[in-house]
Amino acid sequence: MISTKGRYAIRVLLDLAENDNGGYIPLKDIAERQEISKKYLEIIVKDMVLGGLVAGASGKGGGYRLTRKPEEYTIGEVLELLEGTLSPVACLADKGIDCPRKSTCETLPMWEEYDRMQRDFFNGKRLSDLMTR
Amino acid sequence: MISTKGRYAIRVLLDLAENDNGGYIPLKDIAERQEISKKYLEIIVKDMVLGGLVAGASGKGGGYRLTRKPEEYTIGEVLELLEGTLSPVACLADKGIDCPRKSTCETLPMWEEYDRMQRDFFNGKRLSDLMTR
DNA sequence: CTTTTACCTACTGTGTCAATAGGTTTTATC
DNA sequence: GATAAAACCTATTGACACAGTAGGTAAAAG
Repeated sequence: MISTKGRYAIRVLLDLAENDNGGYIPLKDIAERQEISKKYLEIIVKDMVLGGLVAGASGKGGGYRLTRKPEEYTIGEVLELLEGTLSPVACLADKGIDCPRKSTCETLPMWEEYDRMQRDFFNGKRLSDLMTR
Repeated sequence: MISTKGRYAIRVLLDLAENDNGGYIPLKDIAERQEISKKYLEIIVKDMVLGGLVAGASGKGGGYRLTRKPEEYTIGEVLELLEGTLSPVACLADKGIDCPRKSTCETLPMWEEYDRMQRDFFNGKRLSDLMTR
C-alpha cells in the first residue's frame, strides 16, 4: 500500500499548483484546505524540499511553492522520493539485496514485468493530469 | 511491497506443481528445496489451506497437494489471500474506509486506474505461466 | 520588536513483519 | 500397540515502520 507520506505529498503539490498566486503559500493554509495535521505535513514537506520538489521560504510572507511547472512533475518521482522505492520486491529495489536465487528464480520475471508496468504508469502520470482546477 | 507471505505462497504452489507425484508432499521437503524456514511456512500454508488453495493430510505419508490444476490458479487470488488486499490505498480496499473526500478527491481516479491495472495483471497471470519444469 | 512563517530534534503508541518455540493430534507402518 | 512422521495449534518475540504529537529555534517582513 502507498502510505500517507506519498499520498499527502501529491495532495500538497496539487494544492500548491491549484492555489498558485505567484508567491509562497503557508503550510497552515494547505493543512486546512487538505484537512491534514500541519505538524505531520511538516515532516513530509521537509523531504520534499530536500528532494527539490518544492522550495520553502521562512518568515512572514513565507511558505512553499513549486520549483517547476505542474506538467514537469511525474507522480512516479514523487512516490519514489516519499516512499523510498516503488519496487514490489526487495531484490528489485534500488539498494536491493543480491538474491542468490536470482538466476533460477521462477517468480523474478513476473516481478520485473510488474515493476516495469508500475513504473511506466506512475512515470507517465504528471501532476497536471490530476489537476481539475 | 509484496511481503514474504505472498511471495512464499507462490513458491510453495510452484513447488507443489513441479514436484507433483500424485500424492502428498511433506512441508519439510518444500522448505528444504525452497530454503525457507519450515516453521514459518507452516503459518503461510495454514492460510492456504483455509483459503482452499491446498489440501493437507496429517500423519505418515501426509503433506500437502494442490486442490486444482496449475492453470486454474491465478496469482491474483494467491496474493489477495495472503496479503489481505492488493489495493494501493485504504479507500479502495475490500473493507475500505468510507472517505468523506471521495466525491471531490482529485487523486482517487488515478488510484482506481492503478488498482484496475494491477488486478488485471495479477488475475491474468496463472501459476502455470510461472512453471519452468 | 512582534508576528508569521519555516525549520529542527525528539518522542510515542500502535501495528505489522518475519519469524521462533514448544507443544498436540492424526495417520501409516512395523 | 509402539513408533515415526507428518500436519495442526497457541503463544511469543525483536525489530521496524507508520502516523502522528510535542516543543522548541531561526529567519524574515512589517
